[in-house]
Amino acid sequence: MEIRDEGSLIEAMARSIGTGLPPMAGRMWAYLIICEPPEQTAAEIADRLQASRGSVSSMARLLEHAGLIRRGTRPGDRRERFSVSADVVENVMAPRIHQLRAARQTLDAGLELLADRPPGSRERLQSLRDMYAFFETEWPSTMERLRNSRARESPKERKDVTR
Amino acid sequence: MEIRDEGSLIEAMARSIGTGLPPMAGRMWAYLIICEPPEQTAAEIADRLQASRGSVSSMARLLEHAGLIRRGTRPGDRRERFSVSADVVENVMAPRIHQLRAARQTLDAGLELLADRPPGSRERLQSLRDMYAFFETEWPSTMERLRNSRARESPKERKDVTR
DNA sequence: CGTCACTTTCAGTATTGACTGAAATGTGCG
DNA sequence: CGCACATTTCAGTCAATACTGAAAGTGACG
Repeated sequence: MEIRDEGSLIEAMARSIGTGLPPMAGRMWAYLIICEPPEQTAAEIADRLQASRGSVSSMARLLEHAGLIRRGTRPGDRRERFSVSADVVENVMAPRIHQLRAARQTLDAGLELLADRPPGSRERLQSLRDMYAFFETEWPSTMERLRNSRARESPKERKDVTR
Repeated sequence: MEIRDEGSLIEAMARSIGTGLPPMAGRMWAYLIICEPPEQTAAEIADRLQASRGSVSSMARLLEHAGLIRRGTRPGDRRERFSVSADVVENVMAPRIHQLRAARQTLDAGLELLADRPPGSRERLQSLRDMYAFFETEWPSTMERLRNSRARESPKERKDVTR
């Protein structure tokens, strides 16, 4: 996985998000992280990624819905500008808790369903459930530690309290 | 996502692993967790999941390579038996560290590549990199805590030290 | 209200990837 | 060795999904 230029970087970043988003959504997100200026029009994005306008439009909807990007307009300019939402990190990680919860709930339902089965299979299922439950309860404090470490690493950000 | 019977449980569990495995691999893994006896032949699996023998064969290779299942034979029986590996939990979670590392490395390469860009884009990239780095360093101790909580919840397992 | 500049929608196409099944290959036993 | 049974491989089919582009929609401005 060679990173030779901006293009290959975008591809690699897009793959690294991993979630079930279409490739083009990943590329768009990646580009919005490294572009300058941080706000880009649909036309600029479509041009840079060699994608159709239609594709940019629907990927934008997807990413916005996932909380990964924002859209904005300027007075005297009808075009929309897209940018990664201010709290990239939070928004990339926040959804994980839902996946954990969903998995744990599925396994709870499974345990109930298999209540009268021999203990072997129930134990395997139980240990898996316990694992998800563990991460589910750990998650909030992990996120808290992440926030702290971020605050520590870039203290100058603390001045940005205008909004 | 109703869990009404074993079939729907298998589907739901299969989806909950989430990793980029083909659906049939997920189903096979799920079935091996809840089946009785825990060892199953390819024929039994194919039959239960309504899959072709060929599919079972290739999914088995995939899952084995991912460390999620084991294969074994018995004297006087040519058929192979598949089962989830003893340490299901470890094997489900272990690969995560590689993903984190790969993502962080990609972003490091990106930072190097964009060294002479305006600070805005570099900062966005940096904060993402720091996030992955955070999880990367946290991971070992999290796994350690998981192991402790497992030992606590099922102390009777501690007797199983025959191997 | 018509036009311009843009955005969204969506039917159709292309691409990807999963799955099947038949043929090839392997394995142990008499 | 050769047979019986099991497994793997892989070319071909099918299904799911991503993407395109043309048409419809939107709204600001003269």
